[in-house]
Amino acid sequence: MNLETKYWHLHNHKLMNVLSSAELKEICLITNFKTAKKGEIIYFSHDESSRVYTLKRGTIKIVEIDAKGNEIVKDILQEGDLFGQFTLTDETLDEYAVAMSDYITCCSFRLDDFEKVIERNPALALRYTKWMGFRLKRLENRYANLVFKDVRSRLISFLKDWATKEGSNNNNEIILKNYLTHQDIASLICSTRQTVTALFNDLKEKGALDYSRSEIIIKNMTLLT
Amino acid sequence: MNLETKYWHLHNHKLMNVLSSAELKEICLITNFKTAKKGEIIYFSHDESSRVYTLKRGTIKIVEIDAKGNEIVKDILQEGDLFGQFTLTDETLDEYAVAMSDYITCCSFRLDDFEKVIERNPALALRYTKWMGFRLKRLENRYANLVFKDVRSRLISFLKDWATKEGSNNNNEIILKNYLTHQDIASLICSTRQTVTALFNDLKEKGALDYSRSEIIIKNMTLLT
DNA sequence: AAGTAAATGTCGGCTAAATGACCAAATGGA
DNA sequence: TCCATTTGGTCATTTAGCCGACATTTACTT
Repeated sequence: MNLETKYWHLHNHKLMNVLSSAELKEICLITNFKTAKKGEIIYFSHDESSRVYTLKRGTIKIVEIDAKGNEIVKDILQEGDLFGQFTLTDETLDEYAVAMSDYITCCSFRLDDFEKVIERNPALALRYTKWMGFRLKRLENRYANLVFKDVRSRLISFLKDWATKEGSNNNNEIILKNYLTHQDIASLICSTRQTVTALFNDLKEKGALDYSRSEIIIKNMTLLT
Repeated sequence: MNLETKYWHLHNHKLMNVLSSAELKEICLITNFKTAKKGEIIYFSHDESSRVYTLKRGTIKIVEIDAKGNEIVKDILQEGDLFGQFTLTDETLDEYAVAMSDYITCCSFRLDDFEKVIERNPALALRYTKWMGFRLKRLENRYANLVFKDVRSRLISFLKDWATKEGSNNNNEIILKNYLTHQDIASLICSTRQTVTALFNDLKEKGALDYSRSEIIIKNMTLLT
């Protein structure tokens, strides 16, 4: 298997496609692969040094656990997304990634190797910088949401976001292929399973949407309030 | 006034001190100054393009307002800190900076000019990258705090943070020069004035701290729970 | 020194939403 | 096909902490 084939996904990556083939090889040499099945925990072993990961295939969630064992889903990531430890921090949070689809593949490199490449590649640096800016922005929005809005509005803006990102339109209805349980959604919007279930049923009654375990159908955007 | 004098603070800046004098001039040419008095609102005019600011002197707070006019303090910044619009976003949040000390000075450059410099300066790029990483980390912590902890623990970890950052030690007591009102603290930890006041009095009763309007004295760290 | 504005103190009522407990339905594996 | 596990549905109870409303204290101005 030659490099170009093995690492095609780096070529297509939103961050990586500013790199020349030569530079790509450089990263490739320091690249590691990992695979995992549904439900498996993927990473954040505290012993090895900081690593950055790119998700090649599948869907994962980034989860944080507090002292009492409550979990909060920090992010849902899909093909092409980056995750991992971008800062060298001693305080190792109880944070890890869980595979949500049947088979996921990701590859990783050490943060300091990545930084070396960045240092020699300003264009990549700029891209990386912008990408971080977007992450920051998104987190800021989530934070503001949490502070300002009640659970109902959080759920609704979550659904709307989801719809614009992944919704497939079907004569006035937006269909969301659903890989999240009410529990997942709850911890994404910082609420509880029961509350989410209740809200879903309320929205269903009002004719705003319909849902099963495998999909959510938004029937009427204007009723989604 | 020559450039070297006028822009001394760029030389000392944690981000900028990797720049050569020549490169510095380049940024300087596209630099703008602003000053403001206590209480004045500094920036975020929606008409001009994205700008990055560095705070030369004083203390400011970054504030966001929601529809109902509730304000949330997103950050307290001091000399040397960077703020502004790091991403080119259309959705202009209701966000602005307010001067908290008597006289503040900051200077700014257009984001795209800044980016041009970054693109030609890998060392700066790497620094900028790391700096953003820290911002991200900090916000993540705040987010997790908000989700996991109650108001009391949020206040306490806020005080502890503050103490390690700015506390001056005085025979077993840590003194914090206080420029924040209970209202400010409340909106920093996402609570209300009344609750913060009540908690402060409770901590005072327990002998953990003492306070006036101008300072907070942490008398016993172990009682701060 | 007096007057005013801003910051703190205190309290009871109120409510969104968490919690816990239990049951029903769906899913998937053997 | 059956059984076990996961997911969803519902309700009664509890609670943290928000929200006025008002009194008191501190700081600033003239």
